[in-house]
Amino acid sequence: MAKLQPVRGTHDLLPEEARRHRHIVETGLSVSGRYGFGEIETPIFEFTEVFERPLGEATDVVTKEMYTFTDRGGEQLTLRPEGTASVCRALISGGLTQSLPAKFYYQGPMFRYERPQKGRMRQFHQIGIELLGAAEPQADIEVIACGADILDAIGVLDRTTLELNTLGDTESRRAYRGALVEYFSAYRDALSEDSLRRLEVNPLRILDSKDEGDRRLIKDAPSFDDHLNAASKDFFGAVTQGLDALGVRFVRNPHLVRGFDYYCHTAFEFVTDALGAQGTVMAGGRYDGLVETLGGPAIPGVGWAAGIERLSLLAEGIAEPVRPIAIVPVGPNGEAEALKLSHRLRRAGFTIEHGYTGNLGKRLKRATKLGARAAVILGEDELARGMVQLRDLDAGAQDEAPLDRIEESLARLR
RNA sequence: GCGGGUGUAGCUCAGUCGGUUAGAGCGCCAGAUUGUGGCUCUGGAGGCCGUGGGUUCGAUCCCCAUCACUCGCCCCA
Repeated sequence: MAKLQPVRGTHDLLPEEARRHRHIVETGLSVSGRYGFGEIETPIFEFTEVFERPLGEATDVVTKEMYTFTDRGGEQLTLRPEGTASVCRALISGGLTQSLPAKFYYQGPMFRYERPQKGRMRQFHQIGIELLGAAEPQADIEVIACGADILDAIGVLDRTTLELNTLGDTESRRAYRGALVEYFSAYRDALSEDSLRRLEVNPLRILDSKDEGDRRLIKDAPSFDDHLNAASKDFFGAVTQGLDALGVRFVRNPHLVRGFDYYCHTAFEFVTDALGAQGTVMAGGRYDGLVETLGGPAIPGVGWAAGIERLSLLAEGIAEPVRPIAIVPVGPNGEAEALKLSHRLRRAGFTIEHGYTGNLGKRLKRATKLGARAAVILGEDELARGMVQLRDLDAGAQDEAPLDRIEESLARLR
């Protein structure tokens, strides 16, 4: 038991959980497809620089959470900790900058060396969308609406709250950052240890502190709205109006700050209180400078990522498996016919469970356990007349039916 | 990375004030029922009591370490 365990922070997706993940991934694909997003798949590792610069040299993810290694050719590579930087790199690498706007949906594993908790793994899975090449607030609205639609389709939207904020453009953010540093620097003695560090690394983060003492200071801290320039205010106004028009409900959270350096203007999170400390289920925002940071042209972008494990924890009763039809032979002649019948029905699109051993009783028992809808029983006597027994396992009723037209009888059971 | 909690059967959990063969329910296997499931009854298999070390005549129990999970912080999906 203790001997063979998966690596800390990783886990197997056993069939039941794999089915839930697949349902989420496919729902994301089909809903985002209706918004014009097409699937993209990038490698799960990249040159380390792809993540280092865009995410921010000082962020936790870059400084201590990346799985970085040197390969046999001496290259510095990193297992992707998130998806946006890779997609932007692919946009540049693939010459897709010529056909903007570009809209991508992705899904797959991400890697961060963190201390595991419920809803927080070292290898976890995300779905995400990125809309590149549109600087208009309509893009932000569409991206958020698409996310809300996916959450709704999975059945978790009503258990989340959309929190929305603006980080303004570069000018506004620089001004606000300066004002915050000035304000909090006057209270260095009162700030928590964590926030003193934030003062150096990312002052905006102090606003989100849970420390009591910090919170008292935050109440009187300068407000972002006072430092937003006209363009930033207009942009945010357009986004909120658009969401209102679409009926996408949100609450303004002026303390919402995104983790990575590349964000600007719109920042949002769909949060829940059902998952303990890991309450963020889907998060994203606008990142106009990212593509340029990677060495490409100045292409604006907006997108989000959602944690599949967290969505799966929140979603209940999704993805019931298809109920099979059990094929149950009796006697050696039955065995031979059952093999052929299973094959024939599978090729005709039926889901077939074909037990390998046991008498009639055993096989029916197993069929019931597997949730079979019906059983086709092939007995010697009936086969001699070209017939089989078709048993409805829900109703407990049973009838004879011709073997060569059994598909018709089964179709009626659906 | 920091602080707390928990590790006993496949699952959920009892239990031993340190004492020789460690229990229950569910699940699993088999039989009652060699051509009829779900219900019921009977029987059975399955545990280095997470791992390593220490204390002790003796440790699943006490101590230390370690690993894993978990809660909060940090951070984030």
